[in-house]
Amino acid sequence: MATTKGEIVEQFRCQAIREAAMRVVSRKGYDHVTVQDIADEAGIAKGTVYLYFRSREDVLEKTMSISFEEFHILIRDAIGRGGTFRECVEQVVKAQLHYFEQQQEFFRLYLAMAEPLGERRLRKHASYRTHIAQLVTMVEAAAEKGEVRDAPAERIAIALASVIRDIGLQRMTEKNKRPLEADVAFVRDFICRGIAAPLVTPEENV
Amino acid sequence: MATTKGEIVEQFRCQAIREAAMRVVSRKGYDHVTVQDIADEAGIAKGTVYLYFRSREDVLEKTMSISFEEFHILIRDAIGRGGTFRECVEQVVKAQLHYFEQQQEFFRLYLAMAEPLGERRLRKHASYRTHIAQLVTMVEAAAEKGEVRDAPAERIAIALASVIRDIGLQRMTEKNKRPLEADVAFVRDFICRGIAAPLVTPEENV
Amino acid sequence: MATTKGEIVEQFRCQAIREAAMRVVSRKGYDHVTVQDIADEAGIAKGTVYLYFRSREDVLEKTMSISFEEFHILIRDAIGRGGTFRECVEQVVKAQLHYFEQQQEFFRLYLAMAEPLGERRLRKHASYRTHIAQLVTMVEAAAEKGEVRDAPAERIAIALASVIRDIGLQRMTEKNKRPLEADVAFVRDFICRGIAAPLVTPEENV
Amino acid sequence: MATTKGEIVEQFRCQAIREAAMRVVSRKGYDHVTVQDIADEAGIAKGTVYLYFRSREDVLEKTMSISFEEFHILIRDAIGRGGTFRECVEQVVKAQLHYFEQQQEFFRLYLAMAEPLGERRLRKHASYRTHIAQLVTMVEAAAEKGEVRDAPAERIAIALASVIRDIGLQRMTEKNKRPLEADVAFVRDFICRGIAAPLVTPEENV
DNA sequence: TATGAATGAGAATTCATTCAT
DNA sequence: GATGAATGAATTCTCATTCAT
Repeated sequence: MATTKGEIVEQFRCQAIREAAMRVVSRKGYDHVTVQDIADEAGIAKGTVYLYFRSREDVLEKTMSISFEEFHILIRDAIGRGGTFRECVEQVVKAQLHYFEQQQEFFRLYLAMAEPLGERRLRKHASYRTHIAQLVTMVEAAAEKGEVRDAPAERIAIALASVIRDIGLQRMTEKNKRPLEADVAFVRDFICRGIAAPLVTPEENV
Repeated sequence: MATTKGEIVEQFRCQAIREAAMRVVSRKGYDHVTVQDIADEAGIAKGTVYLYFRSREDVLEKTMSISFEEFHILIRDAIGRGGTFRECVEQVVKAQLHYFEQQQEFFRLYLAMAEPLGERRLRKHASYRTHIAQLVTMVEAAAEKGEVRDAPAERIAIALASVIRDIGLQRMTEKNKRPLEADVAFVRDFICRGIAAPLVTPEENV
Repeated sequence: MATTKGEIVEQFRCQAIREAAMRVVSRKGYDHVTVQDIADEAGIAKGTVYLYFRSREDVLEKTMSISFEEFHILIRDAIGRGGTFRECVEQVVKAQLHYFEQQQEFFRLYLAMAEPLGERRLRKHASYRTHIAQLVTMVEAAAEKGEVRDAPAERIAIALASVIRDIGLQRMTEKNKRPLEADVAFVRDFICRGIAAPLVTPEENV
Repeated sequence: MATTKGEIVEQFRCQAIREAAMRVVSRKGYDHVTVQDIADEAGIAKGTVYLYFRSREDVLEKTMSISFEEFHILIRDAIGRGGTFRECVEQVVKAQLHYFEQQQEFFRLYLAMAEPLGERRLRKHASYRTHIAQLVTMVEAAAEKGEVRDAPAERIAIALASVIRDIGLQRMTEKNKRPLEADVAFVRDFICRGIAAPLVTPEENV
């Protein structure tokens, strides 16, 4: 609408800086990234960063929230693909572990997000809560269909997210990686056999 | 025995500094703690810190490893109390969530441990790995008794630790806390129904 | 040629900082100069020093070696002007005492060079050794021509340098300075009558 | 007279501390010696140093001046032994080089003394001037006897001291030391052939 | 707009000096 | 007297932020 050419250029710049920020955060860690690092990675001057962002914190904050948007869409799609709760969980787990594998930078950002310390937490929490909210929605939908045993949906969502994250982290640290499918199946089963609705025989969970 | 009065005082001071460090780490995060913070919190001068520790890193490292030792003993005892795997898990979950509740500072330290970036990770990893190793032992013992379904013990341990941690974190952020027992039961069931050996009916999981 | 404007400015800044460093070293002594001192003297901020030099040591090291380069050229030229050994010595003595007079800061730096303690010595030694080496060359050339009596050239060079230095130092501390020529003659004669080849009568030494 | 037992003990302590200071100064250099170093070397507590000296500077200052007293006596005796100027010079050179060899700690102190920088210079100068004054006396005595050619006695004394010092320093840095006698002869000849009264033939200087 | 030089607040560490025991 | 723990000023170096070009 009112998008002038200047604004488009501005958006483009912002994105380039955020992408650079994501890469350096993933390499050096949130706390150890300097504005110079970001500028170098983006191929611009340090001062230029301040034309598009108010401060170092502003860059990192926006980098994280915008990166998370893409992630949220991915998860929303995985959930939206439908199927049984078990299939749904599998899709979510697979989408996440795969995305983590592909976008290690983002994964490190995601991990940093979970850090609950200091004021930083406040900033990060919004995106993280959104992520949990998505999972809560999924759990509640399954609960309505009787596919999930009775337990607070948020607790389940948190447990789910936490297992995926830490298995993802473990995968990242391993040299000889297990096949992605093996871990997807492990996480899916770990989650489902615990929170699935009552079963007559466990065999039907294959 | 051979402990002179001076050594006792020294131990006492060290402990006071470590406790102060734990509090400030829990408030500001590992990376943002300054030596001045620690000194202020301990009610001593900055230079005094250096009478008892070689460097800022030394304080933080020792703070973490000694706190973890206490924690490891707690978990070892919970595991050692025996019983079925289910009972064992319950004891571990209860011990952890209770300890986290009591020692919120330690809990934040424990959380910081999972941060995967930078060299810090290497330092922290030792304690974290020890913790995981304890859980692996527990899982393997249960596996031998056929109480755990077939899956890599380390994956199970990681999943277990991750769920306990994040539920603990969630509890910490909630204003109106749920009863500890409710969350202990939730986590226990979340874990056991997933990794327990095949069951005929879910009712027996009461 | 390929010197960009930025490089010229950089060179200029570096030189200004080195000159400031030289002045403060001459006032406070090598070990007592702080980065703040240098910055204040140069009329810049402390942090600016670090834009042009890696560390405090880097500033001081470069200050000394570059100052010495100029000095070495001066001495080389004095030696190269040729003539008898006696004339040659006179030229060297005169060049040094004059330079010391003009560049008191450098002279103090030169004096600091002789300090024989600690690791600093290693750093300084290179320039000092070069200076001695120049004199050795001069002495050896004269020795070949039979103008110098038989003695280790290095010993002679050291003795020569040491007399020039300390007479220069003495001149610096005196309020009513003797004429430069008087001291040049004194040093020249002190040196030559001792190491010159045998003379029949001293009168020929006018 | 009024020397109480307490005062004797005090003198003893002071001396022990000064001796310790001399050793550490010789190892680490004047500027790098800490009060703790001195206390450790003396086998006493840091605070004890302050019972006998006002400050770190006070220790070092007194250490230097008292060490010099011994040195002054040595030189006075060498001069007092009489003989021709040439013999006298030889005795002084020999005494100094020998003493430097034996008391490397003192030698390093002596070297530090010549450092002309900063306020430290003021403190050190007194002892150094005394040393020069001794040599001036010697030169003047010889001048009266016509053994020295016409030149300012102080200039001669300075030149003399400087050559001895730097040859001593050179000896200290050499691995395979030349015989002491060789350097004594070199310095003696370097000095005498230059400042000796007119000679008919140089051969008589053997 | 873009730059990057300059700034200076802040962090870790050392050490002379004090003072309670 | 003797001790050595405690102090905090001083020092080096880093980096977010500003601003003249």
